[in-house]
This record gives sequence, C-alpha cells and structure tokens, in this order.
Amino acid sequence: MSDHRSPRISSRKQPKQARSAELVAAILQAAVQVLAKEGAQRFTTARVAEKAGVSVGSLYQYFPNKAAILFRLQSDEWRQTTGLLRDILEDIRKPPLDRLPGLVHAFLRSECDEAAVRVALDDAAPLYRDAPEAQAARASGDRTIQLFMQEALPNAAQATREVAGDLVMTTLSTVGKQFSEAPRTAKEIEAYADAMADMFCAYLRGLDHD
Amino acid sequence: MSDHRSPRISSRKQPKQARSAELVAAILQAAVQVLAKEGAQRFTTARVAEKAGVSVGSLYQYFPNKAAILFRLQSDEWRQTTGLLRDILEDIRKPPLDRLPGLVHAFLRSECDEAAVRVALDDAAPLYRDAPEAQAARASGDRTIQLFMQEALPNAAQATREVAGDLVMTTLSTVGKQFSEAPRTAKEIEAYADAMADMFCAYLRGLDHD
DNA sequence: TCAAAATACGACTAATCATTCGCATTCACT
DNA sequence: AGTGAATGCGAATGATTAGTCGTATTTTGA
Repeated sequence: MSDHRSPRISSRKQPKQARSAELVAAILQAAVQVLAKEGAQRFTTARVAEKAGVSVGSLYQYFPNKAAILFRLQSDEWRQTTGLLRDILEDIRKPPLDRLPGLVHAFLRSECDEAAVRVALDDAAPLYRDAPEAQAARASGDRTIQLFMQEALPNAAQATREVAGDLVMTTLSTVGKQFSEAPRTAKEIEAYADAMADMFCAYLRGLDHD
Repeated sequence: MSDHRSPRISSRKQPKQARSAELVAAILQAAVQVLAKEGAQRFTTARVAEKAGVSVGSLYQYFPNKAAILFRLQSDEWRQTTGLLRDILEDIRKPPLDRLPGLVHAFLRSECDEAAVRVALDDAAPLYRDAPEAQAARASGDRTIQLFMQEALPNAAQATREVAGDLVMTTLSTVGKQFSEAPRTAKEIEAYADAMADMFCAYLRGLDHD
C-alpha cells in the first residue's frame, strides 16, 4: 500500500499557438535532461522550467502537476517499446521462435541507450505507478505477446500460454531494466541478450512438446 | 547518474544499556509498519519515531540518518534471502537441477509475504542504492550461485556459467519483485513458480549439452 | 546517597519544493 | 491601431521534512 491518491495526469490545456507547442516540446526535452543529469530525486518543476528557459507558471499551464511530466515521458517510452515489440514479434518472415533473439537484442540495446533516463524514470515511478492510465498502457503489450504465443505454441493449453507469455515479457522488461543500471559495453549486451534469448527459446520449445 | 553522494549508513553509537537496545528494536519494528502502511513516500523519521513511541532525537542517537534505517531493513532482508539461497542450492541430497523448483517456489512465496514492505523498500532504494555496503552485499549471493553453476554445468565454459548464473539470479529477483507488486493467491504463486522453474531448467539443460 | 555518564526528549532550524495567482506580454483578427 | 484572448511570468505561499541541540531524566557505580 504505497500511494493512496493517484494524481491527475491528463493535460491541463491544449496548445493552440505555435509558441506554446514549442514550449511543451522544450519542457519535455528539458525534463529528459534534468532526469538524466540530476536523477529523480532532484527532478523539480523549477529545474525543468529553468532548463527549458521557461517559467514555472508556463509549465503549469500545460502540465497539471509534476507527475504528469514524468508520466508523459514514460508513456512515450512505452509507446516506443510496444512498437518495437509489435514490429519484431509479428514479422511473419521468420518462424516464431526465430524472432525472439532479435527481440531480446533490440530490447536490451534500447534499454542501455539512455539508461540514465530510464533508471531515473523508474525511481520516480511511485509518483504515477497507480494511475489508471498506466495500467491500461500495459494491455497493448499483453495482447501482442498473446498473439505471438498462440502462433509459437499452438499445441499448448491456453493457460500455459498466458503464464508463459507473461513470464517472458516480465523477464525481458525487469531483467532489461536491472541490466541497464550498470554501464555496459556492446559485447556485454550481446552476450547477455544471447543468453536470455537462449533461455526463452529453450523454455518455449519445451512447452510445445507437451 | 542519479545520486551523487552516498549517505553514511553505519550506526552512530552502539546501545550499551538494555533500554536503548529495546529502543533500536522498537524503531526497526515501527519502520516496517510505517513502510508497509504509508509507503516509501511518507516514510519520515517523525512518523517512525511516533509509531515507535520514541522521540526523533532518540532515533538519531542510533541511526545517523533516515537512509540508515531503510538500509538496515534492506540488509536484514538480504541476509535472510541469501541464507535461503544457500540452504537450498547447497542441498547435496538432490541433483542440482532438482533444487531449482524448490528455490523458485520458496523465493516467490517469500517475496509475496510482506510484499508491501518490499515494494516500499524498493521505492526507497535510490536513497541507499549507491552505498558501498550495498554492492558488497550482492557478492555473497553471487558466490553461492557460481558454486551451484559449477556443479550443475560441469561441461560448460566458465564464461557461459557466469552469464547463465547471473541471468538466473537476476531473473529470479527482478521477476519476483515485479510479480509481488500485485496481490497474489497461493495458486497463482504456485503456477508462476512452476513456470519460472521450468524455464530455468530448460535453459540450463540446454547449456549442459554443449 | 550522589555525581557522572548514558539516554531520552521535542521544540526549533534551515532547506526544499509543488503549486498558485495577479500581472505583463504577445498574438489573432478586425 | 485596437481589443480580447491566449500565453507567459516569477515572487509568494503553504506544507513538509531531515536533522540538531540544549535540557531533562534515568542509570551506573562508587
């Protein structure tokens, strides 16, 4: 039972003029920089506004509160990630299990790029984790993986597919997050991704026999 | 680059009289309750002191700062977990791979017990994550798993064993953490643990062939 | 019994920060 | 140019909180 109230996160007003659209863009860009350079702890509206060359008041015209800025960044990450997922898992040119290594490699590389922002966003997660929008965001990824599982494990029971799909996705994202907390060389990333892909493939192959 | 200074975490003074030892115990117990009931966000020294029936001043006699309390709780968790790990992975009555299902079940159950405290501790992790003591604490678990890997995969290359051991442990802990964030029934825990153990076994069996 | 050491207390300080609001400036349109 | 709407500003507010320090109480040991 961590946070009891979940913040409003929807936008306060829509930018109608070009200058305010630029302002929103500047704020988001500044937010990324502040998050990466200062960390979640020191992520304050004042710092973001200053970095964006904008006043706090203006910031609050387009974001109802601090959490909304963070949530927006997180949403963008999610959108990007679910896109990656779709593109790779639905690539019908390869048999299903052959798509996994590419997925894992792409995912790990993506996590290690901008690792600082991702770690900081994760540290800030308590601020928006319980927002209803956050839970809805996960559903899209779930559907993609379930489609994939039906294709990959046509012989397995539905319940098996559900647990297995959840396990693979959870592993991919949580291990990826943990892995990216330390700085990594390209070689390390490759090796780890290979291992993870091996693990997934061995697991799913075993499930298809039954 | 999140936090630039890591806090002092060692104890301020050692309790010499019985009453102060009780005080320390009361503080730790209260800290757990506050963490579970209020979450990391609202975990304050004042609240802990009040719950413990003690003054803030007394609290600061035995803990140099807030992070030290959290770190102490986390250390206790780590000690407990690494003990569990050792006991199960070094049980010579079973062949190595047969020990894994028991490990996964025990670990997942343990994560889901007191999930509130664990989640809150994790939310608070930025406060002590970079402390040198924290990194040392992970080494013990690493040694245990590497011993296990040598026994389980005598034919694999050392590098393979290292990556695989890291992957299995990282998966176990990060997936366990994520899994315990939602409330779970005993049945769900069993099913998920079975799946995870299947995955690990399939993976490691595949590595031993090579 | 008494003094010194240990322990306990909690009002207080200093700092941080999210958010507001009254006013200033710029834009769109006539 | 003029007018209302949109946008931008940033000092001020109110709340929270980590940590301190002078004082009060309790324990110890002689």
